[in-house]
Parts: sequence; C-alpha cells; structure tokens
Amino acid sequence: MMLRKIPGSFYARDTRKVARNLLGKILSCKTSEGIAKGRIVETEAYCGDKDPAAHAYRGKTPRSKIMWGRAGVAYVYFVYGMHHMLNVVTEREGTPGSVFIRALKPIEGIRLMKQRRKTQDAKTLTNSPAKLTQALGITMQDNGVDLESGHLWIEEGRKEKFDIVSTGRVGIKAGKKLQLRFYIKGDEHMSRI
DNA sequence: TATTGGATCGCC
DNA sequence: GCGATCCAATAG
Repeated sequence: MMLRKIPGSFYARDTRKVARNLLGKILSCKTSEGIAKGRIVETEAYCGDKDPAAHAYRGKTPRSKIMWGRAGVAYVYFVYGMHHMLNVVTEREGTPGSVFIRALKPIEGIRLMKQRRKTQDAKTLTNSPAKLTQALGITMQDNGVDLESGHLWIEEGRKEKFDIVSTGRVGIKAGKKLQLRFYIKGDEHMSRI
C-alpha cells in the first residue's frame, strides 16, 4: 500500500524536529529487484557547522557540501570500507543539516531484504544503519537522490501514538552529550538500547 | 603524497 | 576483542 509521500518542504526545517517527526514514517526504496519498505524507529540529528560530530562541522568538503544543499535529498556515504550510511538533508538551502536513519522495522519486501542481507533472521534485517541500507539496496548511486521524485522516498506511516526517547548519539567521539538521538520507546527494532 | 581513523558489523 | 577494507580529510 502506497501512503502519501512526504513533500520536500517537510525536510526544510529544524533538523531536530525533522529527526523526531521522521519516527513512524515509512522509508521506501524501489530498484529493479523490487520494492522494500521499513518503518523508521530510530534517527539522529546532525546539526551542521555548530555540531562537532557532523560532517559539516569543518566547512564544505566534496563529500559534505550536500548538507548545505536543498532539503529532502539523500546524503549517502561509505565508511569502514564496506558500509553505506543514509541521511536526509534538512534545513533551508545554505544551512547545513541532516538526519541519520539508524533503524527500521521491516514492512514490505522482506523476502528481498533477507536475500540482500544473506540471512533468514527477520530481527536483524534493518536494526542498524549499515544493515538497513544493505536490506533496501541503498548505495552511493543514491547519493543526491530527491526523495520527492526519485526511486527512494518516505511515506506517511499509519497513525499510531508512541513516546519518543532521546539519548546521546551512537558511535561518535565529539558531541557525545548532545541528546540528538531519537527512537520510538519500547520498539524492538532498535540498533541498541 | 602519506597517514589516520571512521555516524559499523560479525565473528573470535 | 578485533579484523575487514576503502576513502575522506588533514597534515606535510
């Protein structure tokens, strides 16, 4: 079922608000292999040139300059020689920011996800940032894709109430104290507690 | 041009 | 706990 696609204007706001508001929405990716979708259960905000953990902190570089660009496009980067990380660019053009997608609950295309992840274990298909990009087939090819018009997009989720927990971000050195990680309280698809 | 280490994962 | 395995960023 295709629910309403989130418009580009949704992302052109305060990064923390976008990070919180993306919880419960459905990340979707269509490739020649099929469609895969998951409910976003965990995000992190990377606020730009005042946030020491953000790629934008030291100014524009070839990789990070996309964070100053138009909101609502994918920022994908490659780390540790093997993993792809997915962000969505936020804020108005000229102000850097992005929301890092950390975990999903598999919703559609689970067979395809298992194939890509080379596991039958449904619990570990998309419960961390590198796993979800692998499960959805997201690679550097998707860097810069417009989420309003491309094959990668985010839809409204089902209306349901949940509490949001905020904590320090995972796996970074600088900016550890900032409470910029958000997740759906009690969700079992978390990357970690 | 060389070096360092990373918004990680999975196996030891 | 540690190796995998690439490349962006920074220093020289």
